[in-house]
Amino acid sequence: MKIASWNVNSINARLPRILDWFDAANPDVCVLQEIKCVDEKFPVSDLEERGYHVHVFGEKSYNGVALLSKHPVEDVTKGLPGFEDEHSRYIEASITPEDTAPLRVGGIYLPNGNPAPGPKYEYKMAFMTALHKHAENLLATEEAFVLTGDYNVIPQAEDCYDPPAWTGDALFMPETHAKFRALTGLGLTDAIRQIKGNEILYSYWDYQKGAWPKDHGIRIDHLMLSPQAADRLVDAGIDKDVRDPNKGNQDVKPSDHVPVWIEVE
DNA sequence: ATGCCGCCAACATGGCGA
Repeated sequence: MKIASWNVNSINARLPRILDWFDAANPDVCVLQEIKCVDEKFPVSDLEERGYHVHVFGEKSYNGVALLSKHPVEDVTKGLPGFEDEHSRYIEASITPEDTAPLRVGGIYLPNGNPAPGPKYEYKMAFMTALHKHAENLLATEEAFVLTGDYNVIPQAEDCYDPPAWTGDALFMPETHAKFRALTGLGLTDAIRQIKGNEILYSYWDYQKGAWPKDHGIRIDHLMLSPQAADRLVDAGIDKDVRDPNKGNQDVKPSDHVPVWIEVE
C-alpha cells in the first residue's frame, strides 16, 4: 500500500499536473496540503473518477488539506485534536483495506512560523506541542499510523543546501529542531531517512533565486511512522522530477513542493 | 536589496502569506 503526501500550492491552479501525477504514481492514499480553496471548489469528481474517496478540510484562499483513499475510510477527523485553530491544517482518518492491515493516516500542514521570534512562531510552537501530545495519544492505541505532510521543518543540516543561510529561520531554529526531535524521541521513524540513509534529498525548492536549476532545496515534507507502521515499511521516496517546470504539463506551473511517499505492507 | 507564485477584491494592482 502506497501512502503519499504533497503540498500542491493551490489544487485548482495546477490541476492538470496533479492529475498526471496521480495517474502515474497511483497512490492508494494521499494527503494534500495548501489546496487553497473551500470544500465546494475542490475538484472532487476528477479524483472520484480515479477511484478515490475524497475528504476535504478546506479554507478560503489559504491553507486547506485533503485526504484521498482508494480503500474504505473510517473515523475522519478534521483539525488537530486538542488544538484550537482558525486554519485548516490537519486531517486524519483510518484506512481499512480489505487485503492489508489498517493504517491511521494524519495529514499535516504545519505553520511556517516566520518571522521568528514573534506570534507566528509561537503559533508554530503551539501546533508542534499539540502534535506531540496527539502522537502520544495515538501511540497509546498501539495502532499503526503515519503522520505525514508539510512539517515546515528542516530536521538537520544535511536536509538543506546551505545551513548558514537558514540560521534564524523558523524552519531551522533550535526550538524547531527540538520539537521535531521530540517526535523521534517518542519512537516515530522518519521514513525517508530510514530507507535512504544519508542521501541528500529535498522536497521543496523556492520559486526564487533559481533554486531549482541550482538544486538549492530543503527537505521539509516528512512521513513519520509509528513503530507498528515502521515494521511494515518496505520503501520510501521523493518524486523530484515533478518540480521541473519543463517536464510534464507545461500549461501550468509546478508546485514548489514535490510528493513524498512510502510503501507499507 | 531583490529575484516567485497564488489568492482576493475588483479592474489595476497591491496586500497577504509563504
